This record gives sequence, structure tokens and C-alpha cells, in this order.
Amino acid sequence: MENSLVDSVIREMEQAFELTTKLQSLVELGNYSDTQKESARMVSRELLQTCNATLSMLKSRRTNVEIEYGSQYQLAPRKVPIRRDRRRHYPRKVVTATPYSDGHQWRKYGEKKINGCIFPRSYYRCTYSEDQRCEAKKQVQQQDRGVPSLFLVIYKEEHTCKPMAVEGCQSFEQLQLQGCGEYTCNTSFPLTQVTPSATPPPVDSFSLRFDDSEDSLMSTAVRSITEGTIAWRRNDKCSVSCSELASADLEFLESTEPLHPSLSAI
DNA sequence: GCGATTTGACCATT
DNA sequence: AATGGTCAAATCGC
Repeated sequence: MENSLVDSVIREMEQAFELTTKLQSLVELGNYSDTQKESARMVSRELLQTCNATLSMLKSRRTNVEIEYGSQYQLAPRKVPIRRDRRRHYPRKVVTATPYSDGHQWRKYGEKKINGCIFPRSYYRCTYSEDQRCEAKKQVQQQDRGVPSLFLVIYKEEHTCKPMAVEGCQSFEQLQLQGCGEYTCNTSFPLTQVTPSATPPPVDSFSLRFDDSEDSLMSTAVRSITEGTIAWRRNDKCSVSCSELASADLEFLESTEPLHPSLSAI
């Protein structure tokens, strides 16, 4: 396939990817039952997997790939793994309803009206950009007039500053954006909604590592998750859904001892 | 007074 | 020339 056509198809797939993440946000924030949400999550996961697989195939035909996709939710393991060069930094896109609370502190340094967009684009850099020479930046742009409003957040460069206020982060987005380190849980999840095929996780403390940990920051964060549901579990991986962790595919790592005194098993 | 935000100007890229 | 990204002076709010 010639490159221009590949580029066109990639753009269409990118659009499909973003629309799917947008749809996910709408479902999560909508007034649906847990069962309906779980069904929607499963369909979304399949869609995102398909998008990723297609994009991987397309991009393997092209060398100048510059975009990496992220979403509010971690993806299921890729059917076609993407080999990424760790030395390169790609912008990461997130569609979210709450763009201002991702666990990091930002300073706004500009705002620009973008051609063809209703809402202006805001430019932020890390508060510690000067103190700690942290290069992290993000752009936030409202997507539409919907309720709730959705924002496209584009992250550029990783944080090199010391992670701040991990203990205080409350939302999945904050958790995700802290950098997908190792997370410990203090006990088993009260499994109120387990799909028939799911197996309960270990009852003692355990670590969770996000599936996409190869791109993680090197910091380690300690979190406790006190309630949630396991959507599915396969070998040492599972999909978790709980109040603090909207939905994520995780890898269980047995932990010999709690990493934090307050995280001992109940 | 100080730090954060706003906003017009400037610069680089296409 | 048009557009997007950044700078920096002015302004705001605590």
C-alpha cells in the first residue's frame, strides 16, 4: 500500500480510537447499571484492541510513526505487540472529563485559538520545570459542548521531577498518570460483582503492575484499593474495576510483605 | 508581595 | 502567509 493511503487509513483509525475512548468516558459517566457498563467496557476493549492491532499492522509498513495512544483505560494485551523505542518520547493522548486533576502540578503558560476548533487550546508545563528541570508539558482542549464536557489532553515528555502527592491522588486518571508503577493493595477486593469465569485475586497483600509498564516512570507508588470488581482474570493478569480505578488491565505480582504499614491485610 | 493566570506579540514551521 | 507554540508583561488573587 502506498504511504499516503496508509497515512489516510491510519488517520481514520486514529479517529476511531479517539471516538471509542470518548464513548468510554460517556458510558462511565452516564447513568447506567454496572452490568450495562461492564458490557460497554468489554465492547470498548475489543474495539480498542482492534484499532491497536490495525494501527500496528499499518504502522509496521511505515517508519515515521510519531503518535502513541493512551486512554483513560488501559488496553487489554495487544494481539500484535508494538515494539517501541524507549529512547523516543511520543505524545500521549487522553480523552477525559476532568483534565485538571491528573496528579501532577501544572503551570499554564499559554492559550491559543486553534483553527477550526470552538474552544481554545491551553498549554501547561510542569510546575517544577525550572526547579527540577522537568520537561513535562501538556495541552488541554475541550472537545465539544457536551455534558459532561470532554477534553483531549496531549502529554509531551515524561515527568523527571520527583512525584508529588501520590498518597493524595484519588482518581484513576491520577493513578494512571502517576506512571504505572507498582501498586500494592491491602487486601482482597470485596467481590460484589464477579463474572462467572473470574477467579478471586489473592487475599493477602499483592502488587499490581500496569500492563504497559515498559513506558512507566521509574517511581514506585503505593496505593490501597479497598473495593472493586474483577472483570476477568487469566493467569497472572486480570481486569479490575473499582471506585478509585475505573477500569484497567493489570498484572498480579505476588508480594511477600506489605510495602507500607498501613497496607497490611485487614 | 508573590505566585499563577491571562493575553497579545513574537517566532518557527509548513 | 497561515498556523501553532512559546514568551513575557500585565493582571489577578491569596
